[in-house]
Amino acid sequence: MTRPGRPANPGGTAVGEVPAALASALDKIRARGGRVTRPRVAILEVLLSGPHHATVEDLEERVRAVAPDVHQATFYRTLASLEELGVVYHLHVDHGPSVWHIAAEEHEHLVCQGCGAITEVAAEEFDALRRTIATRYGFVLDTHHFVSQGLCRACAAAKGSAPA
Amino acid sequence: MTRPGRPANPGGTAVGEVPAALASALDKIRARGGRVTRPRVAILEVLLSGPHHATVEDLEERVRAVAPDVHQATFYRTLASLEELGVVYHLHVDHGPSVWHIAAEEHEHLVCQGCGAITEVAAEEFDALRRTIATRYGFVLDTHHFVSQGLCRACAAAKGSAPA
DNA sequence: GTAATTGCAAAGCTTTTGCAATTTA
DNA sequence: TAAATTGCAAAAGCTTTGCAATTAC
Repeated sequence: MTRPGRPANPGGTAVGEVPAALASALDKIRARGGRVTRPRVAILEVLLSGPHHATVEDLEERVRAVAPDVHQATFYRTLASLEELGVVYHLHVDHGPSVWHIAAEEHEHLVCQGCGAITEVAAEEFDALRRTIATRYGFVLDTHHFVSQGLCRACAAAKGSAPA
Repeated sequence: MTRPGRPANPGGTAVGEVPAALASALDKIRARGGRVTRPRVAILEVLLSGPHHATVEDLEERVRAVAPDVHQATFYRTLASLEELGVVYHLHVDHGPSVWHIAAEEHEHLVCQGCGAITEVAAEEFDALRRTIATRYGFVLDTHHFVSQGLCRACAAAKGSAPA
């Protein structure tokens, strides 16, 4: 799931065209009395600019290109803090490490067990299921932690189990 | 097909009224050239007789009551083998250890993030979703690894987010 | 007898934690 | 300045692996 290198970022600290989303995230941090630090900004910039999903290992690689001295433990603690603030969240994908994600668009994740690809689908696709489960079992499905495993189109074809 | 017989319990070691399911599982093992060993039988008996879901830690406790010298590593290796044979399978529940399960009835799992309770729901509840996802995204959802997190009725009530 | 399986010990990988030093507000 | 955050090191939790001894077939 680690992607091949994207071009190193030129000018110093800024990662790229990181939109108002960054400002918004930083505001959230400050709003709860949190502090805006270099590691936090760097992590958010990376999460906002590159591939949407990243493990701590991915983040270490990408963040250190900009802030080389951020310690591994800081990733874990920072991400935990940012998750409490609703700025990021994580998914558990099979046996692997947690996958981190900016909390922005509402979507669900389909994780291919063949190739590891993550397909994002609109949250509404799950609405009917959510309603059914709530009605019949009184169980409130948690959208954010929803990870569905299976096989993507290509891998399904390769394994002979055609999609529908 | 499977007759709910009540086979008399022969030996002294058996854990309870473990039905034909055990024989069937053992047959599967032999059919692929696997060997029926004491640890394997003990693990299957426990999985068939008690609570449906068990971590390796749970299994250690329950199996050792019958076979005290089964090593921890054996649980991991045995379960992996049995999974390959389609006799058991495992789920990943949040941060915790894998949860093991006999591969029998077709159902999905709703894991409560509040209290950890696992609610089993009929696999058919997910059929509509499965079809939708297959049709629109070409993604084949894997029933067995389907774990949905959220809040059970009690925990949802406690947190004020009423179920539908 | 032969290959599969086990027990044991050690290591692996991801994540967490204690504490002192640093930094933000 | 006071509290939050970080770096560093060490450890914890779950799982895997190498190897020799055992066991099923």
